[in-house]
Amino acid sequence: MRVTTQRVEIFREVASSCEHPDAETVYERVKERLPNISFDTVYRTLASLEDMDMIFRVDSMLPKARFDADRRPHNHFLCVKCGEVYDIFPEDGYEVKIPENSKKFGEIKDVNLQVRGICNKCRH
Amino acid sequence: MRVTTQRVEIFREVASSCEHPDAETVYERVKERLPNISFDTVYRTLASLEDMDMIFRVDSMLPKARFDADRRPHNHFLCVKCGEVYDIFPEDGYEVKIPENSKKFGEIKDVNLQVRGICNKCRH
DNA sequence: ATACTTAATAAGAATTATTCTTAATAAGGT
DNA sequence: ACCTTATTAAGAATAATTCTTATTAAGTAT
Repeated sequence: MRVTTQRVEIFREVASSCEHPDAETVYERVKERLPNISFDTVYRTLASLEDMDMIFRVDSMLPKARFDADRRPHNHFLCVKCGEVYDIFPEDGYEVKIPENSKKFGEIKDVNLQVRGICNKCRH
Repeated sequence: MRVTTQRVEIFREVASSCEHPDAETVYERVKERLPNISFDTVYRTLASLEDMDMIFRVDSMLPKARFDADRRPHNHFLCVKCGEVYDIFPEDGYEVKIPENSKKFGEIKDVNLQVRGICNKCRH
């Protein structure tokens, strides 16, 4: 895995943002520093970084994939109206409890808890 | 909301399946009974049924949306290798525990817990 | 330092899932 | 049976993402 300027910049962009940017946003921002970057490179690199567990794809139910580089355990509040994703950092000692029989389907790699609702901004 | 043949057949198709079919699968199957059904009608109707909380969209991280008409509380095991979705019906008394501070982001409508891993079939 | 090998890239075409447009159809009320 | 209007079929359009191909540059060997 070669360390290219594009990869470094794309990772830095996701890692320095707490807004769970989508591919287009990453592209627009990295383009300011690397004007020749292509859309394909952004998509390809985001996929590679995801494979390496350096970033995660946020499950947003919206057509655009969004990314998160924060590896601290946390959950997401998804606004079903505007699509905004907010980080929920659980209180100390919190742990997601999964059903006992989850493991009968296979080997568990990850658990994803998403809270959906109307965010404060959308409630006026 | 008019009760059309198409709507009835589309709902029946999702409701009678436990495989969380995608729009294309629903289209193919309903087409056997209604040969003139259009793709657009399937998409539009699935969206309407979702609005009416008669069916739900399954969060699969895959490009195709999948649907579920089972309104019993349950969770999903998603195989990250083949994309298959399995229903997890939790043992009696189980309830998803969400972080205390989830509600500070807005009004909670729904909680979604997804277990990801490699399913038994993909482990050989 | 310089050359070499090959993975990674840019550019834009292609693909996939989904949504839109428009004229025709049929549900449910009159 | 008729009328109104929501719903539909058909296919074009769009949006997000992925693929193709020739070019470039990272990391290694010289």
